[in-house]
Amino acid sequence: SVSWNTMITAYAQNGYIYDARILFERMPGKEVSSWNAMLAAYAQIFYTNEVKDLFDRMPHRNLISWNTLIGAYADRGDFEAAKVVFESAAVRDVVSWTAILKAFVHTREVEQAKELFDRMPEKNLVSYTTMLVIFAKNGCLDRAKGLFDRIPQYDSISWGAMIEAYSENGFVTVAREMLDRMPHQDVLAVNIVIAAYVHAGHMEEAKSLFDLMKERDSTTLNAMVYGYAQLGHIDLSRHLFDSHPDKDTTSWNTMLAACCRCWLFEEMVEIFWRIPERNVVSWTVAIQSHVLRNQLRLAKAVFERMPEQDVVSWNALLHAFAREENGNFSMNLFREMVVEGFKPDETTLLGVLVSCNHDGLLERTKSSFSSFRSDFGLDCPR
RNA sequence: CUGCUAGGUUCGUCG
Repeated sequence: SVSWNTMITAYAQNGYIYDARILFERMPGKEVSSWNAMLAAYAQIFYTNEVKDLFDRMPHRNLISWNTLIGAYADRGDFEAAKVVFESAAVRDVVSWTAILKAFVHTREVEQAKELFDRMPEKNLVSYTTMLVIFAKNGCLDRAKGLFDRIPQYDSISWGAMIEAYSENGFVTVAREMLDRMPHQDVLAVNIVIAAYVHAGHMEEAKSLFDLMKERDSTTLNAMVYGYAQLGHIDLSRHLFDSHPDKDTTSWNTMLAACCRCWLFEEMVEIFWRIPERNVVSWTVAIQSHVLRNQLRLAKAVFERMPEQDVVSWNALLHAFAREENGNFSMNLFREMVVEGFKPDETTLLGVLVSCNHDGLLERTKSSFSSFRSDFGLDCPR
């Protein structure tokens, strides 16, 4: 039974969710942990509905089952749903509390998060780090630092989170200092600082740190590829990309987007079809390449051809038409999207409003506002 | 009695 569970997890972690499910179905004498493994497999790829369905069908549940469901909702920022589960859970522990806290990383409600954090009956390094990240991602660098200073014993994740906190709030030098003072540097921590340099456009710094690394991974390479392209040095991007031993889909997508940014559309076509496993991001970059050239019909054609869409690809198309004074078309897209079961976000909302606005449909804009609020819990975008 | 659940980095839309 243990080995069956391990197999399910292994399949899922390598992207074979379907095989994991088949294994699960054929498995004799499923235990709670087997169900949990399958729940976790779906949660990992954000198949929230499948998690919920499976959870409801479980003959028995334990703490881990409940926590997995809470985490699944929290992962998509659905605090309300997570809360309902949390409150109806028969048992809770520090993992349940931390899982629900994570919902606020997405909702950006810092004060609510802090309130929850303070109410936690028990805290550990993970919950501290989660709260630290929420602070950092919402511009509260000093509060993040304050929390960090109260941590008795660091590990590389909490230390790395603080490095990232400085990075994303513009203090790259401090981030670098923290990296140099780090007890046990790992690749991931170095990647954080590389990304910070890249973001700031400081490719010389990024490169010298890159050269110092004795161990690199795909993320390291991808960040560098992105950085060079950002400065228009597509040749350097390409050179690094070609030297990359094990490209994953993200590497290919990075190179694809790099060409897109530099308006190298012929190269894009070549790269696109060479990608071993295209995903929704690859397709959305392809859409964007047409949007940039104002080829809206082609953009739409690509959209219809892609195997599966997500909110971002819908938004890409919707915004393209919204800008082109196609208010009604955007509205139809929006309705279609909802019918298809996708949850609009604030980017969607902005697109619809933009199109209504310059179509002179001000009344419709206003009524849209209130319906967005009530139907989707969305407020006016920032 | 290291099977299943919570924390840090890279790619696409809007910013």
